[in-house]
Amino acid sequence: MIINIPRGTKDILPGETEKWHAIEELIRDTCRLFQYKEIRTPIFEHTELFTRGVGDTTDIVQKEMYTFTDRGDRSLTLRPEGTASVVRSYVENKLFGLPNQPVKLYYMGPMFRYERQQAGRFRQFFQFGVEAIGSNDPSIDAEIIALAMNVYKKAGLKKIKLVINSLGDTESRIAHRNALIDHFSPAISQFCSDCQNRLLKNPLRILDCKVDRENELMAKAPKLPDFLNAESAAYFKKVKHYLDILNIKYEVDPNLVRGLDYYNHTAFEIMSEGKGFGAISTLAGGGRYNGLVEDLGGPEVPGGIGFAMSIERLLLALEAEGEIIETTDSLDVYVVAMGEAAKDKAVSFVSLLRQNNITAEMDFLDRKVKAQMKSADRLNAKFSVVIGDNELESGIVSLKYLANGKQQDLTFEKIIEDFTEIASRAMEELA
RNA sequence: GCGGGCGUGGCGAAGUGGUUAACGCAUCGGAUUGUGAUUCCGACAUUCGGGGGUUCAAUUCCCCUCGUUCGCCCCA
Repeated sequence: MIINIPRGTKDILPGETEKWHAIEELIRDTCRLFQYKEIRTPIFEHTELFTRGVGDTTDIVQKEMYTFTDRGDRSLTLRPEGTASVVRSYVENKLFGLPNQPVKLYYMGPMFRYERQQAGRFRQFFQFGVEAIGSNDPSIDAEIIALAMNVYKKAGLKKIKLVINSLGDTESRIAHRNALIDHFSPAISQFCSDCQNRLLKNPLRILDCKVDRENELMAKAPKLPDFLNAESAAYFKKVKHYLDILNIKYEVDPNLVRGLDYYNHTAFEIMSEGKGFGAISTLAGGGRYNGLVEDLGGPEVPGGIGFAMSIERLLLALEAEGEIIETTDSLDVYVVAMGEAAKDKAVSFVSLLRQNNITAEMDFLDRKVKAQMKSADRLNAKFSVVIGDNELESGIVSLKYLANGKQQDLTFEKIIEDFTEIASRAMEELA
């Protein structure tokens, strides 16, 4: 009886991991350019962090959390998203006291949500996220968005779209919320059961409903932008202004509502427009969360803003666009051995090559020369070397350049000494 | 939580109510006793996710189950 991988999870195997490395490297480089520093928080937290931070009316908290009780009878939850943990750490470690504010952080790691799997959706998925905490300057909103767009651009994505909206401050949101309740209440019975539940808890999310999208009340619903107070409207205008300066195109979608409770002011999503991407097109989402630090027991500080993107979806989107990720993994020398004595030599020679930073491989199945050569070919080795009795006696081996089959007789020592030169000369000859 | 598709060798994939379960790739051996393309020859599923039923007979029909995948809600 073999044991299978849990539903909704995935093994990332060689051939695929190289792509992940490339993406991760690109992300770290970008964060360095933008001066965001990595933070690593635990993969599980007290359940309360998420119910309080993310909000208990959200889908995440209501039906998607991996919650368990540990041996000390504590309720813990595998993190469904990153922001709550980062803000918790910010408060707990008093990062608000650091001399340089805002505090600019990034994280990468697995997140967990109990959902049915489909294309681009997993129970364990990998997010890269960024948070800038401690500034209410709209230019940092734009910087955060720019960082995300930058990653996508560098990865090679072309068909992406930035959608933004402003949820406004608390005052604006309450005004809008009341208007929504007044608008939908009289006819709420004709809406789906989800929406009926949303009416009082979080009427904003009715606008997000796909089931009742066609209902005529939807189109006539009070629009958030009409309820933004002067301050909120000015803030949003500034964000757009900075995006313009950065030459980042965007589409304002007044119906864009993020699924987490802590958002206010700027909200945005980056979507893929690539064909064959599946039903889910959101690559990244984020927004501003003024007040979250206080909600989680921190002092009154300027607000924060951040986003999270899924690495799986980035890879999917790249594939949909036919983009190939360049990976650098090459084999310099494949050492073929014939017989016991030659194998001894092969073991030591391979080791010596590696000590000299030359990637080397050999056969571990005692196969025939032909089979070993075939391996060399399939592994895409640059060179092969065959060691047999003759070579052991003379100390001279034929170094074969597999691209054109040319061989040259050299001592073992010479190969090590001049490898870089030999390789570049062989490559030139080919060209 | 709800709805659809699929489950045949390491992988991809045909197929039919009845004893030969195609083919392709990969792998291994040989033609070539020490050299990778190609070519040729040969080997490679007592078995068609699991359980039950119908039948003289089931991989093929029915039921259940498990797995997987896509979609809905919602999101990354």
